[in-house]
Amino acid sequence: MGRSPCCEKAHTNKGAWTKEEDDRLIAYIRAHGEGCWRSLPKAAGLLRCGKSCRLRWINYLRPDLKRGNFTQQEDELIIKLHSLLGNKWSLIAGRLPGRTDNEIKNYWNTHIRRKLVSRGIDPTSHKPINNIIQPQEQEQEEEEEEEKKIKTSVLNKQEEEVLEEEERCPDLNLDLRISPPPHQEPFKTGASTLCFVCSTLGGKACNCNEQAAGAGSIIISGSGSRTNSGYDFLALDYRSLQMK
DNA sequence: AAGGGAAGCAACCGCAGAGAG
DNA sequence: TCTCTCTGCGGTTGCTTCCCT
Repeated sequence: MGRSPCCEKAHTNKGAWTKEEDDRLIAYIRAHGEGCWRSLPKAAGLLRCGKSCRLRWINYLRPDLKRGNFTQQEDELIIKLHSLLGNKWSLIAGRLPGRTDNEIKNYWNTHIRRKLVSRGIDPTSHKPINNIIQPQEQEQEEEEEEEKKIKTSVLNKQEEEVLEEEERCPDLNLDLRISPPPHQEPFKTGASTLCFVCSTLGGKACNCNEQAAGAGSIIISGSGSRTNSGYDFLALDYRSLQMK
């Protein structure tokens, strides 16, 4: 039977968006809010596919987007999050206010990947590139793989994912739920904090101290030491993170 | 100045998951 | 429980700009 197309391709524009199209989309969303992307183009008088409108809004037109270069701190945060989450760009973007998954994905592929390689780190595994596996280690890895197979065969998919994540980062609490934050006060260890409410990063005065304590903060220290995953210069307090 | 390659980024495509009926 | 629709995500493509020769 096949999948039905998301829109009438014959009558839709493709490629770069014009100023007029942008204006129409902005005006429509301001008046009616986000959502119903399928019907939005027709209602807004746009010859675009709903998906295209959604993408344009989310990646480019949203008023809360932070434009401009990534900061060093954002860089390191992306690397750290990528080492924990992999190519889960939307999750990573959720930790970087004002940045989109597409933007982070592009930035990763064009800048960070190269940066890691030049540091001698494999951007996929976050391990040193010249980490040659010795026969004994390989045997051990195979054993672990076998054990994992047995383990995962008796777990459902959700449990499996949580287990995998915990194995990769034992400190990461993935018991994600909407609940009062574990810390009523942001850490004050002389390190700088990232506030997810007002997007303040790098030790600047936070606009919303009270809310920030409830929204989850990332503590960024400058120790610069290395762990197995390669980066320990970000001492993240993942337990205070909450899903968007 | 012009051409070609590399880099950067916006946008598209196809798939998967969630939810409704 | 199944089917269908809609939305969101990640991978990929292709256009534009920059830089080097």
